[in-house]
Amino acid sequence: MKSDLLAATQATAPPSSRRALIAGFATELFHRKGYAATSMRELASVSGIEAPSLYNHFSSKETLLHEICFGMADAFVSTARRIAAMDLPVEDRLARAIEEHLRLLFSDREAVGVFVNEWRHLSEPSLQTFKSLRSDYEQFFAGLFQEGMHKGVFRQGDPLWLGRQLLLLMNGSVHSTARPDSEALADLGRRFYSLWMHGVASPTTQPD
Amino acid sequence: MKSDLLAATQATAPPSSRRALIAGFATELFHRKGYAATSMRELASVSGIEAPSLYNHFSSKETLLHEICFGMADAFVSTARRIAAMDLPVEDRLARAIEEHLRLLFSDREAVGVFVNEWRHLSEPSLQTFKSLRSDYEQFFAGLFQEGMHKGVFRQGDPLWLGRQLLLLMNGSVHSTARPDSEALADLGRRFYSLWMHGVASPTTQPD
DNA sequence: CGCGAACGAACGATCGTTCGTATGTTTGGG
DNA sequence: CCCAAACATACGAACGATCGTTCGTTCGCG
Repeated sequence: MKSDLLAATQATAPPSSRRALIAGFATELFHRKGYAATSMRELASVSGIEAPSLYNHFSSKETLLHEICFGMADAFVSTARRIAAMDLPVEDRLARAIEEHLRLLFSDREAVGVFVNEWRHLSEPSLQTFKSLRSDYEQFFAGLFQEGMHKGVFRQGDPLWLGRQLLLLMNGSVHSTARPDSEALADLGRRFYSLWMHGVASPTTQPD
Repeated sequence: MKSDLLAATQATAPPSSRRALIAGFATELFHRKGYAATSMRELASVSGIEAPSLYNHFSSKETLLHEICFGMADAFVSTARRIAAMDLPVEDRLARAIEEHLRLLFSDREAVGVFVNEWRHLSEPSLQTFKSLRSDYEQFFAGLFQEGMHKGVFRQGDPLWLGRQLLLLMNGSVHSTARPDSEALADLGRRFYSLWMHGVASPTTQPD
């Protein structure tokens, strides 16, 4: 009845599927307000829809979170696998890993925010799977550091600790860095690489 | 009635006030499950109390969050002020700032977790005040970097960006580092300082 | 004609919070 | 020194709001 107009104008309008649009709105809300503080009715409202209609596209609220978190996680680990298979010096693979991580990070900052901060609201068994993927990715960076230490390119240290710290640093940089174009992004990657490799001390300063 | 026994055993028992105990439980819950996902009934349950009784100690749920967040924030900025007033070379003040920040960080990891992740659930005007305190603290670190650059101790760069990155790194390290005793903590401080000053590259490696 | 997608109504659960009340403790005046 | 009034703190009941979700239905499109 009263929905005739909406159905006529909206149900056919979006060339990009409504499902994908809703996922995008959910990403924005989960990022800005947090998963627990976002209601399905609010998501429905910004989607231009009523709450029950959401369930024609997603079977539950958690399904939305699941798709966002695992979408990012899969992207990260597949990138890691690609780089690990490259025939490059270890420090170049590190530089490449930083650059690609940053590229993914800034390709969808909101999804990354959800990926980083809201994954804990997943329930089992997804939660275990997610943690496992995360661990794989950390191990990839740890492996780079370990190899570099072995070859004398890096100082000795705890490779897993270093890997986690580097990821922490890059992930957090999403909040404190303006959206870069592709050139600025490559530059940001070099900044990170340089900071990580040589620190902030002036080159004339003697290491301890 | 049925509360005779409880009142006799508990109301007089705690030398540490029940109010402080509740704040501690709230810190643990807000840290582990998030502010929005923690209910007053659950907090009451772990406090050994019924939900309405919480309101004899705190006037609202947000009051709890407020006390936790501003308790940490005040500790951080007062420490910063103390260090800024010291008559030390800038790189030593940086080392000291790192050490003191880590000390505070590990003095109450759960409160820090809330401070870092849950502050956005504060409502105005507390939210503005909180952000302002946070900004002061970031500016303190930025000032150290700026001064160091000016004196030629540090490489050139964006001081505010560097300050935020360093804070990010240390705050995140709470999750990925085992609880250190006071000796291990000083050591962790040196690790951070060294990583930040000289990076991971082997000393024989040439900077770009 | 059937199917995907929208709707309004409504479910039971849980949310933060308020209220009136009971009870133990503290305290001050006779 | 004792008793009563005031206070602090606990309780059960319950409020209105909102939560995620289900249901039966409608309706346009292929």
